[in-house]
Amino acid sequence: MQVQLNAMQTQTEENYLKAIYRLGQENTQKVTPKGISDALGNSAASVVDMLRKLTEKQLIDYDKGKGVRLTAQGEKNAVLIIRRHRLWEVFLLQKLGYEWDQIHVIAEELEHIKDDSLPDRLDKFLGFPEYDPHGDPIPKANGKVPKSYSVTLANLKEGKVCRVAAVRDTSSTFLQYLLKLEIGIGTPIQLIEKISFDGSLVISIGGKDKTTVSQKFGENILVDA
Amino acid sequence: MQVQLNAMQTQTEENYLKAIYRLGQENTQKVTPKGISDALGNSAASVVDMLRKLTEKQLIDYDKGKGVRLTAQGEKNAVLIIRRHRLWEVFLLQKLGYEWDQIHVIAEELEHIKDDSLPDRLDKFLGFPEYDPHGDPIPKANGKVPKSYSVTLANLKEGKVCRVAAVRDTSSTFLQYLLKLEIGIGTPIQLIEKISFDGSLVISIGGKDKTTVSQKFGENILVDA
DNA sequence: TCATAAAATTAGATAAGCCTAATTTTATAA
DNA sequence: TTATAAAATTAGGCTTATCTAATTTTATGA
Repeated sequence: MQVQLNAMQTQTEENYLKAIYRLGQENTQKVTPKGISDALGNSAASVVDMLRKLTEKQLIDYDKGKGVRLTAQGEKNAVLIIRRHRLWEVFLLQKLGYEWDQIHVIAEELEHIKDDSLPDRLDKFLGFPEYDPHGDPIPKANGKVPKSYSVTLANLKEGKVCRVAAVRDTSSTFLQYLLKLEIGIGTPIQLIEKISFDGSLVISIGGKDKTTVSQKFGENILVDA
Repeated sequence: MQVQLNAMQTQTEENYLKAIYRLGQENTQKVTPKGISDALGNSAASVVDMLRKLTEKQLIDYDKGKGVRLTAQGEKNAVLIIRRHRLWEVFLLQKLGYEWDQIHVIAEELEHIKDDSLPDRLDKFLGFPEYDPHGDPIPKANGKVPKSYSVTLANLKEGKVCRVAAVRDTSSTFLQYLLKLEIGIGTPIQLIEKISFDGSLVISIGGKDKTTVSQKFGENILVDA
């Protein structure tokens, strides 16, 4: 049995690659089966199966010392999936008029559409957007990923003013909460006080009255500071 | 075990529904497992499995006398899949600049994207098109299907002039042949002569020199006569 | 360092969608 | 009307992606 290096990935394989890429980016911890299992909501047994498969396809390397790592090919593939996802999100919001909190789920399906020229055509049609509606940078066709924002609202010092640049959590629960608070990409926020007891943040949104949000909330807002 | 009347269909189920709908439209014969098997390229055994499943879901009725028939619900679902397919085809051609012969395959994937409001949003975004790029009518949101063209080039009497209104075959082989002959939707064609030996057609395309095409070709061109 | 908890892995099942091969049913034509 | 061909069905398997339950390995903390 030969190894099919360039074999097309299934949707499921793509979802695993994407998850591994995200986990590798977002924390400094190594990526473990448990982490993937939690991220995807699959059993650990399923994850182990898939890791074996992706290893055979040479899309990941896995040794317990370093955890799960994407190979060069695996990373390239993951980035292009994310490119497709983010381009479709722009399309859904800008062209079809969906709300912020609705687009993620639909883009999860659209990102798997298989056609070589589709992402580039869509990119052109959309006017080569730099960021998706959640503020995440859209990888280029060549696989280059523009730097994303990394300073969170919770990182700021008291008194600082900033603008919302991106959000980490893209769940509709979180995004609907933001809508309610009238926070979007570009909204100015002042961090008035950090409550040392639990990390809660007292903020002023767009110059309006004080609001208190949780530390978890603050860690999911990326700012341009 | 209860029957899940409104259970979401899988992509595969959707493809069967679509095939059964098409076969039911295009010929006066009853729809048989063999016909479906040929249409989809699956084994007869697989077809029988799926027919059982679709019957359980009350999307089809099957008795050997009448062949396979869509139930009211099955037909409604089939029509809405076709609506999605044709809307995406318009999008791919008009907005993303794909060629005539490339869009069908991609739309086969896009048609399965599951979001209730997507077809209507897309419809609106595209300006409520009446026909897809192959000249097929786009079913309305309420499930009404505008009447499609039914007179073929091969049906015409010698000497008649018509315009191409739609094509039956949407394979890229056929569409590329049309491109080569410079035939598109709206192209005027005169039927000069029918060769009685084999049904070949001598035609003039857009007023130009005579060309001879096969009967099969003529049966795949629908005209506005 | 050693007991226990957590994580990883293996073993064995399941469901969907497909297959081939065998069998049964239905058509067709001599 | 009966032999044969075609179509339909059944039986049994395969693959992918999932699961639970059992086992093994690795960490962790007393």
